[in-house]
Amino acid sequence: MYRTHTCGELRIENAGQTVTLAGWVQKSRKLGGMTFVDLRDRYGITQLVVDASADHELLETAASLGREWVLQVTGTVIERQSKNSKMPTGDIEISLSAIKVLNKANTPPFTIEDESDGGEELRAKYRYLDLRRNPLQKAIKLRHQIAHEVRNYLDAKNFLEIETPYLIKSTPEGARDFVVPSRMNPGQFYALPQSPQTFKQLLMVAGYDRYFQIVRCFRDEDLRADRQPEFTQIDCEMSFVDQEDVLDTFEGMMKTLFKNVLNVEIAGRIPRMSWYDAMDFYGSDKPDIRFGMKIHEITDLVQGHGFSVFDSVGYVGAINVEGAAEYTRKQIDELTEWVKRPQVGAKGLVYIKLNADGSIKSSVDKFYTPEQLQAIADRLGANKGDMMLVLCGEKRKAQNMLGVLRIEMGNRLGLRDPFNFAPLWVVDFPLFEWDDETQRFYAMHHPFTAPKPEHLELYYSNKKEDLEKVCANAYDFVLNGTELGGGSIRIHEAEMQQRMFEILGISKEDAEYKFGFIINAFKFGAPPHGGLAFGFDRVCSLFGGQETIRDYIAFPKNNQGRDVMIDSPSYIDQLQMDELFLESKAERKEE
RNA sequence: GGUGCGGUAGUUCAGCUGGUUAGAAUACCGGCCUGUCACGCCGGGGGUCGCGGGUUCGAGUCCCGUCCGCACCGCCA
Repeated sequence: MYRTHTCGELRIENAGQTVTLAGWVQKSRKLGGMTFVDLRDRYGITQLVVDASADHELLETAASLGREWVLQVTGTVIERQSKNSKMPTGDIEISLSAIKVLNKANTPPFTIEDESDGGEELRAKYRYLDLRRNPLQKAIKLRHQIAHEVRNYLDAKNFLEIETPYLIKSTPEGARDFVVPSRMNPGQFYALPQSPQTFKQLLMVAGYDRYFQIVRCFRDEDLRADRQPEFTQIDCEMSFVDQEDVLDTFEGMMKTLFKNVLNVEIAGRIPRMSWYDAMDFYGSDKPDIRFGMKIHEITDLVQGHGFSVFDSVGYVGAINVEGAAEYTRKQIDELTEWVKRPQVGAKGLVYIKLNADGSIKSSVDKFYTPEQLQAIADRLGANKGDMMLVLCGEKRKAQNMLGVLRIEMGNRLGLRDPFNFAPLWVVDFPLFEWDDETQRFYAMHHPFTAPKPEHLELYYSNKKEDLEKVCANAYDFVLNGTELGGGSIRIHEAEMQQRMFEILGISKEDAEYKFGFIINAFKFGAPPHGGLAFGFDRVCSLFGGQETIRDYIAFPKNNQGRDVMIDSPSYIDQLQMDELFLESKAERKEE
């Protein structure tokens, strides 16, 4: 037996016991004859002490220890002469009788402490050392806890966890696929799944009416702090359900996670907002509802007064920033520059201040009377001491810019506390999105999403404006301005699925080639079904109060999709390459 | 594909309008220290200033190119 206890569990009650611990040297402090060593494992840190009265060999070994050496030590638990109230084990220490060096270690390139001195790049290269650090250990443990709670909850609801294949078929609709060449089928490729979408629907056809999987998914797109080329979904599907059933089930799951993992009570029903309201009032399909500052359209109030900037656009909108009338000219100029950055894309920014003394000051005083400006304030519910910010342009674009500005002001005013959780369902998504460039419709969610039953007539219409109006029973779970999950009620009839491909401009032959298996399956008794998938990594990061998901993935990739620790992707040798791309087995035999 | 910020000791950073031998902290090594826990004190070693080119009497500093990292936009059905 390597150890009798972990480095985090011994207390004053254990005084007098002889124990054996194993772990890594966090730090050693030499004071003349005696040596203190902090021994660390994932449970905590325990102080070891070698007294000057110990025998020579022990003293010498203790004095020679380096950081991160792996030790097995035996000694007696004793009360510390001067206690350390900052450590759970701070009341005791181990007076050593034996040290066995299980392994020496090079000096690590950065300190293994809560606040490491290492930069991101270096820590990524030595990920296994970074993972020794407490914050990372906590993050990885949180991930485990959430997965565990998800399995408990869904198991109790009769869901079966079923694995689906990773080597599947490329369907170049949506994100780019990672592809894998097939040696046994020269010239042909598998694709790695962007999600198990079609397989879970086939499981519904097969009668496994409640399925889930915590599953790796792959997308060959550019990365972000919250986007990795391989990421994990909590993927779920249910048969014989309508939208209410799905929302109910997963509202329950999320509340259970909040309660059991974070001990956070989400009171009442999770609010719902239509996609149209989200766009109109928050300028985003993933509104952060931790704070108000809603967007209001004021086009009718500002046009026709001779201000050509507003008169020449389709939409003028504003947000009200409470208490911001104090903003100086310099701060407003800075804010104006901020919205003009390409990432936001506004041409300029108009402000209207409601000063504390009741006067109104704006950057458009030349064009509007105080009464006209007051009318805007009334619509926004602005009070004395507030400042309104106005942007204009094409409707959705301007709303989007106001949404970005709203989030920025929320950040600046400290309204976005990561541990204040405000979940939201966004519902009633449009089924289609028109793309001007390619002159065709795209599925806003995915091409297996069913139109709302009341929109069936529009769905079979051939007019573009009708199809733009078709809504779906599609829904997103949004937390604090981040999309954590989404799903829909699916199409379960072959004919309706054909129509979908037709609208998306996918020919019958093409649909047959890419999706023939699912169209065919739907002819054999597909039940009504629907489901959703959560971005598991994002759930973890938000529960941990972080914006980046990398800390919650043991071995993540960098911005370029590289794993700098193992240095992948990498070139393969010519033999491997030839085997895959040049020669079939038969050709090799002929040589 | 694009925008911004960054790359100087093992590490994190400072280094002004170009000008002596490129600094600090920390880590590391050696010495001293019997109650430390950010131990303390004394001493020491350690640099391809990302890479390539240019301007200049002179470049860490200015210019051009390039590579790498992070954040963001595009993209992510």
